[in-house]
Amino acid sequence: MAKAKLKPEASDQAKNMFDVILAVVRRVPHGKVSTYGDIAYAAGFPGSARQVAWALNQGRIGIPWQRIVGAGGKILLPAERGFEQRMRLQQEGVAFIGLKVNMKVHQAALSQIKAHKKKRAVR
DNA sequence: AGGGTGACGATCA
DNA sequence: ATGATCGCCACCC
Repeated sequence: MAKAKLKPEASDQAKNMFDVILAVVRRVPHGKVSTYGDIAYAAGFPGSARQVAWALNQGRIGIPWQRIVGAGGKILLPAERGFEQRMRLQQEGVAFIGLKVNMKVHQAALSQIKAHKKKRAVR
């Protein structure tokens, strides 16, 4: 499939979604992972897990796409890509249990990836 | 305008 | 645990 290149003419709505999603993905720390559903939720689009996958496909350059796995910690990328994802994660120190990531230890907390909530100034 | 697709996810048999 | 179904939503033809 190799297709799709987000056209710049995309609707503002979608453009914003794409942008916010990638911003959240970027917040997932090294050695941690998150799920499509959690990213969607944290980005403000609960239920739109598919759009997260879509966004990752468009912008996988520059973002830690490998840190996003399916619910339960299962890698959903097909064949080779899935293999690469697993390899990259293990390289970051992420442990697997069978075919899934050990979410107990590596799942990033929602509060950590959610957009900044201006919690009182750091001061 | 209509229908199919997809790196999803929850539910049910 | 495995497989089918449905809901979700942006994209593409």
